[in-house]
Amino acid sequence: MFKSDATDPLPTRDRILRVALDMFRERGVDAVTMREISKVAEVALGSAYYYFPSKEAIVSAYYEHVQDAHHALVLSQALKTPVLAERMKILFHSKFDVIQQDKKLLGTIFKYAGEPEHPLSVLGPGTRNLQERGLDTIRLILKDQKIPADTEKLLVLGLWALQMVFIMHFIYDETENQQVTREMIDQTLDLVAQVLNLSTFPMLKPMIQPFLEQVMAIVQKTQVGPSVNG
Amino acid sequence: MFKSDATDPLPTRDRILRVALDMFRERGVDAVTMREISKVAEVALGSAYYYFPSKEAIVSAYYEHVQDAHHALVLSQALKTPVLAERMKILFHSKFDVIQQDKKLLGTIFKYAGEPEHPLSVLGPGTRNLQERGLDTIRLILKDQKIPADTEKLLVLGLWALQMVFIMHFIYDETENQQVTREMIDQTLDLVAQVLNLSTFPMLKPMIQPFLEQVMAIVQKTQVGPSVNG
DNA sequence: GTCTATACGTGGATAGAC
DNA sequence: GTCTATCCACGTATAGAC
Repeated sequence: MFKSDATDPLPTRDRILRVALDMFRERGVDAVTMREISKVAEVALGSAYYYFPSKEAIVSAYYEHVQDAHHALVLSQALKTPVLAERMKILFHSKFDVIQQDKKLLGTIFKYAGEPEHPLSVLGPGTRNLQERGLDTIRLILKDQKIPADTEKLLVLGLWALQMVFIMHFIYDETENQQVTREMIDQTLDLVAQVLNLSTFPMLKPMIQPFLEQVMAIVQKTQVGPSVNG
Repeated sequence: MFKSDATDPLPTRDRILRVALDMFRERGVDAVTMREISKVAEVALGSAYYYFPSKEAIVSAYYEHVQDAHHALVLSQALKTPVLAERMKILFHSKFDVIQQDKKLLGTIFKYAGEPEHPLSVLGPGTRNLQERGLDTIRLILKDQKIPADTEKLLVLGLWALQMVFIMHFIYDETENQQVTREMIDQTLDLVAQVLNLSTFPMLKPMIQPFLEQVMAIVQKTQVGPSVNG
């Protein structure tokens, strides 16, 4: 006799996760207690802790979900166009499609950002893996773009940082569907593409190159987030 | 008979504040309990709550202190040189002089950054006043610099944001005296000054102006932090 | 392995006596 | 203004049923 059939409810772990994320989305992580989660999921408090050793573990599972979903979306959509600006927009917009409903939840992403040693710090070593996978997702859109290696490194890190900034902006954006954030993203990425294009003109290169090198020199010193020499 | 004389210990409120900040600096805000604070300050728990309605209120007092101390430092030092790059460096370095010992404490600045409605959110309306005073401090160094009004607005906001970014970096910087952060600041500000100088060359202006305008258009939409039309 | 029931410790906050 | 006593919510641990 099989344990699952069509009428089977979600397995316990999934049910807890789903309920928890729903509540997190609704009211934010802090406002939700493990007691409530277990009550709504119709399990005992101990069961919740059996599957997730802590509330943070649930948040961690959410991080993973976002990264996986984002990567899949970019993989399936970004290569449809060869235009870099368009690809960058797809990269960003698909990210925000994934997190569209999660304003409240995203607040906690920054909660530990100021504590380097915390395992959930977005900029710390504890999430290094997630950071690297985020960079990989960005690199997906740069395939066949023939960008000089140096510039590409800078671009990847720059886009990563930009994503972070816009996530923050997204949280504060009270316009319908975070429309303003979406517009700012498009304009910013167009600008980035312009500068990038300029730097490929042989005539202008000698003017722009020194600046790029200075920025490179600065960025290379970074003590935070994913490193340039990933 | 006077209540105070030379041998008088600190008044209760000041004692609590000083003790609390010391402990915050040492171990971070979260790790310190009101019970410990009151014990070390040699007052009852209830007394501590008499002066500070919550632990956050103490953190808030710290914010104020940093802003006041920074403003005073800039006021006394920045106008010694007419060179913008130097003034900007003074602006930033004096800020970091103020918070030099406070890595652990500063983590909490970002703790609420992802919760717009929280009164202690650095980017939220709850600290609007502090934000504006921060901008005022920045404007101090721009006196007599003859920067076009538009550019100046952008510069002020840009420096404000840059400060935030470097504070974050400072927290993650494990080098001696956060030396790397200090170096990055100098290089970045030199770069800013270069770009600013370029844009004053009449010959180059037509090239740079369009970019500035685009950036301006983007920044004006901001839903977070102090507004452009302050 | 899965889950329930219960207990513990901590810490923020408050009421009210003096 | 200062204290004592107390409340209460919550994360977490655990003993043991099935």
